[in-house]
Amino acid sequence: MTIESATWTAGPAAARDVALEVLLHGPISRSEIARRLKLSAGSLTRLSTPLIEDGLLVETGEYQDGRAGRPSRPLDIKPDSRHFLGMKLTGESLQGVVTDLRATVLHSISQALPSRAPDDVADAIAALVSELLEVAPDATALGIGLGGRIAEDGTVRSAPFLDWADVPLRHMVESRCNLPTVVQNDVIAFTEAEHWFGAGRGLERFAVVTLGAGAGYGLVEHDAIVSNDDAGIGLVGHWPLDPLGPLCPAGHRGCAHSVLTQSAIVSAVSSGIGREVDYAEAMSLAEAGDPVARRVVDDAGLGLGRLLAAIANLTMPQRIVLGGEGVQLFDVAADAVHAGIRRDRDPRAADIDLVTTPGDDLEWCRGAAVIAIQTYVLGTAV
Amino acid sequence: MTIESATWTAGPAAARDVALEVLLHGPISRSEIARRLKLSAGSLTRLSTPLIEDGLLVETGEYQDGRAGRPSRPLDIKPDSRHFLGMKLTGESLQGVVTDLRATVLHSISQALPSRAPDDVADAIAALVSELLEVAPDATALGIGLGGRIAEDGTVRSAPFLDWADVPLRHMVESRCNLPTVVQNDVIAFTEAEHWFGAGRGLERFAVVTLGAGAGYGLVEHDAIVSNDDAGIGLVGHWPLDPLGPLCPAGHRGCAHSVLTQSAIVSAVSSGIGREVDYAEAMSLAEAGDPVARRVVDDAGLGLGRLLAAIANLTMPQRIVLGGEGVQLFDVAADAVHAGIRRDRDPRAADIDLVTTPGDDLEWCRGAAVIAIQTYVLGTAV
DNA sequence: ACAATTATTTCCGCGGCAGAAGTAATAATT
DNA sequence: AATTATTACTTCTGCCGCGGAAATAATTGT
Repeated sequence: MTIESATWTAGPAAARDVALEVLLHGPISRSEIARRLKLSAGSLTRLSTPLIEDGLLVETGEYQDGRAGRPSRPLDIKPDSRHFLGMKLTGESLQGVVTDLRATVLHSISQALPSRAPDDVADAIAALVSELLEVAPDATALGIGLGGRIAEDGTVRSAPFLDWADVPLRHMVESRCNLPTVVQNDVIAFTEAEHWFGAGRGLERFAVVTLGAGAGYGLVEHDAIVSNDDAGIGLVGHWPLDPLGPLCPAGHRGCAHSVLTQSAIVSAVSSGIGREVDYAEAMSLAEAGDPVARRVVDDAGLGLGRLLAAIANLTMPQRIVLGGEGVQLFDVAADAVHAGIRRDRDPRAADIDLVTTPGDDLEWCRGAAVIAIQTYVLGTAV
Repeated sequence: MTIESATWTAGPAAARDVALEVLLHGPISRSEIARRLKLSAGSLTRLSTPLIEDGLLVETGEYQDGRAGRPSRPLDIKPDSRHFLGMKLTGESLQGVVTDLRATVLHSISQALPSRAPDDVADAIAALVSELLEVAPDATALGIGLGGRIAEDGTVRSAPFLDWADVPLRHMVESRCNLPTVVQNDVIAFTEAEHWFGAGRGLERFAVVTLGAGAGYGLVEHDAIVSNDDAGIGLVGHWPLDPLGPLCPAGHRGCAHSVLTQSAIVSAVSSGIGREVDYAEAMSLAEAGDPVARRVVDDAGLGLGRLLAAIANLTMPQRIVLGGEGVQLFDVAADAVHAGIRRDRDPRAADIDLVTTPGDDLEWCRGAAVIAIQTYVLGTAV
């Protein structure tokens, strides 16, 4: 890959490890890094000095924690020393962001997709990249996230929303933009973003469930994401949660897709009360006590709770992160969710640590940017 | 730990990695090891020579695979260069084995437990150790497996079958036997045995389901076992598989415990046909087409299939290993198992690679021995 | 002020790595 | 039957980069 040649840290491989440690756990003192990486204190001086001179790391203010001894001088990443682009590609639109090294969103643009033809999409991506490069001319790399199965080389194996099969998207974009590019499944990207810079930061085991147009699932074990060839087809999407639930388009009764997704909730509430409502209104109605909306939302919450219980039972996460545009469901149906958890979880087991993300529409772009950051920082694709 | 001091390989840490690579993947050529460990060919000569001189490794016969070039001289572990003891402790009995470095069982003894009092059990273990040491006086370490929650320091936090809480078993045994000892949960031990020397050898992701007195579950991701503080209480044991199933002692309807365990199947068949049968007979009846036994077994198979589907959906294993004394269920109810899988698994997903172990009663002892081997070889507890 | 503690820097020695060159043993090619 | 290509392994050299010791620095506690 082109992206590998530009190593972000000169010198020995251990310097890269130090920078990574600071990126992921900083601000952090040299001595603490030495302990974590099992290096001597002397090595840490040797390794960190050039990184500071290069402007990648900075010494933050002193840190006294009341203990005896010389105070440590914690190191931190200079987040704006590098910039990255992240994009979310759906069947209808394209949204892009500029982020810093810690995936903080600095700027965002969105535009409709002219068509779903691969070449048109690649052109649209290139146009958006140009716009973003005006804001951040120094951007290091671009990450693109989309729903579907992605091969290692950045080829889109299948993407139902776009009606794509075997589209060499990375190659198409790189030849148009001259910017190192990575393509990744959107849920994997989202999970990695939570892993490095979000609610999963510092955890070695956690799961992610996203609610929105579909139901997504991501898993991190031993500080690394778990995925196989099936990752990206949304395996949990058609999992039967409710034997008496509604039918999904694929013919499954009460599967996650037919119970948890925004469209499922919207259509169930709409048909129940006899007029069209959107997701936000469905949630409001449920909160206000409308019996039909309440029942639909509680059914979804119960199903979600059972899904969370299954995840907790089988993957032993330290935390489960709930994200996506439909994350509001968790707050509105919290009681039903917990009822679902109680139903399928051993009472002796520890409580599940549940955390929600804001659920805004930039989360997916941020995830894509994180894939670019990881590829740049680790010198290898995820 | 005492066990750490006796490092099995002298010299640099890389020598340990080489020996481990051979233990887990041997016979394997030097050049292949160099590729896997990202070392130069020269380093491999330097590292492997002393290991061969020490008698830990041996050159096996040449290996031509038809390719051009000089044939490789694969290295392998001398399995009988070390011996280990493994024990399985239940509420009623104690069973012990002698194994070699690859966990091949060389000898086994079993005896009834005089009482469940911790001191009596420790005495019984010490007696069995003495017997096993007559067969293998050079035994390196002892591993003990039992159902329950075990702390890192080898203290049994809780063991329902023994009615134990906070019993410092490792300390008690070491003070009696003068042999480095490790204590571990039986399902974790079984999983590690499959991981290093069984059906999970060479895989980086797989799950284990054991059937017997209880239902056990183990998970390996990224080539390492996944466990948390709840590991050992049998989290999947009370998972509701069948909303209309029988009640388990803890009051759950249709939970894994009440559907899949040997006692559940035996009692359901016995009460159904009006006479007492044992597990083997229940299976024979089902195979012979007895309607009552058939239905009980198929219900269990269906529940097992749904459990396997859930595991596959959420943990993305390359394989699921079925073990334990009740593994026969899988063969007798194979059709029902696959029906259960189809019910809860996305049809687009890849087929699950299912493998069964022999299901003999030495498997658990072998697992315990593997924990001892790992602790010795890695120089640290799992 | 002095001891104790912790963080960081400086510097030396050397273990252990990669890389190059050489040797060995095969298959494919002529 | 040579010759060439390929792969495996060994030997040797240079030197990178680590640990460890000692010095320096900056605190808290007495």
